[in-house]
Amino acid sequence: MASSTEENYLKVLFNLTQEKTEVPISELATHLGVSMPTVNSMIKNMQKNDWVIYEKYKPVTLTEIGKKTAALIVRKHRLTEMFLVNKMGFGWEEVHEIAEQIEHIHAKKFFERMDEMLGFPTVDPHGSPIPDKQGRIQELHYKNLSLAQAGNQVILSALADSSSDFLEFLNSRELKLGMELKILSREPYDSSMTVSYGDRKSETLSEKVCEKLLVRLVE
Amino acid sequence: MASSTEENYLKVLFNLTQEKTEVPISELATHLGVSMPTVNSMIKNMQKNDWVIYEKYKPVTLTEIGKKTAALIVRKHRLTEMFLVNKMGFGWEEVHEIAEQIEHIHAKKFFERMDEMLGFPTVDPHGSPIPDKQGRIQELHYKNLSLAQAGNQVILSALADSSSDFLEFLNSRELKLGMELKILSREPYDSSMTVSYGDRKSETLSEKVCEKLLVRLVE
DNA sequence: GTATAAAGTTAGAGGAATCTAACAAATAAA
DNA sequence: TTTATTTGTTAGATTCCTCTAACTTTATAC
Repeated sequence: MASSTEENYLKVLFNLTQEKTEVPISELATHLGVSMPTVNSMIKNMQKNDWVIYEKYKPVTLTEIGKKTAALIVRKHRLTEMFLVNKMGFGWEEVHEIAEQIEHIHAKKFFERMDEMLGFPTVDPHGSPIPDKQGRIQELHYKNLSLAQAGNQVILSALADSSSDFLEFLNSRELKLGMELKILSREPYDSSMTVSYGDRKSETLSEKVCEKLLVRLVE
Repeated sequence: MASSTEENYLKVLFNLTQEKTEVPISELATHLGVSMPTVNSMIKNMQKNDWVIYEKYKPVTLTEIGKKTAALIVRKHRLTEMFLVNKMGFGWEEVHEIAEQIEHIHAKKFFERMDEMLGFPTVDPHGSPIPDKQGRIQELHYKNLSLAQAGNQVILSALADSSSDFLEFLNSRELKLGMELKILSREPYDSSMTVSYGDRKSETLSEKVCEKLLVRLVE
């Protein structure tokens, strides 16, 4: 069984391999906040446990077992976030840190009970998919808000950034998942967008913000 | 700040010093499931951190700081047990293992929210007192059922043993905290007691069981 | 009150996870 | 294509928590 440390390595690998499949040692080091030699030696151990594929000077890949193990940790993390928000009244900007710790609890029953109480949710409070008990993750094909056209109606469905800074920004604009946004215009110069939603008639969102908002089009 | 390991040492010391104030190394070793040399060296470290008082060949005592630190860990443990039972529907026999892990979470907010949701409880599901935020613990002066007299009416208020074996035994007899028991008789030969409670007209409880049941007399 | 047993200590070692310093390989720039 | 930069590796050390083996002190029994 993976130690807490190994679980963190697996989780970071899982998150980074959602885009590309291979992850360089340096990237792991920065995301984990440890030195490259530390990652190097840790990855060698994890290779022995058949969690990763690794060759000298090459980037790291997860094995199938590694992927599943990682997905089950992410499952615990996201279920926990959902529980903290929906059952304990935390804000979506507060739950990441707490879930980082609870995800390492070894008590199946605990997470199964959460799952049940939540009605078997498929996404977390930031719209990220919750892997199922087999570690399978459904691909959500949302679109970047920055790619939408003036005149489109979209539903804010997920976030590409769950940092508390960004979440607090969204709070300040009363932006929540599930909201319908109307794209009023798009400024060609800086790619900012002016949108309306809820009670807000006209809000301008920078390109940086739009790129972090994942939406689906309303037909 | 205490590591998880140190937290476990503190917690065991706290529990063992509820009876007597001094704890021999050997006792710590058995309760923690580690060897005596391990305890010996760990206790030396903890002494440096001013959590325990220790002299060669002498038993260990908690300092005031140690007591408070320990009480706050016990607080997290007992709040968690209460949460698991009252808010998540677990049985009182299932919660100890889970709480053993959750007690090491460093997220004040998380436990404060539990406390709030539970309405600031003062005892856990086994009747043990929950230390307050300052680490103060109220002395509950319950009596051992084995000391009660035939004819007494008592309220089952706490348990001197929270092992799952014992809890499952109590489940099988439908014994729950808060129940009123009538002591019908006491067998002088083996100190067993015959009692009635709830729908049960006559149940015989061995001395061993009676010693683990803490009650208060109904005036 | 000595002898035996139990409890406690010291010494030395090992695994996990981390670091820094020094070196090697791969990649990018000139 | 040689040079410089970035990335990755090796070696060696450190801290935390643990062990076993050997020894010492304290407590118990006769």
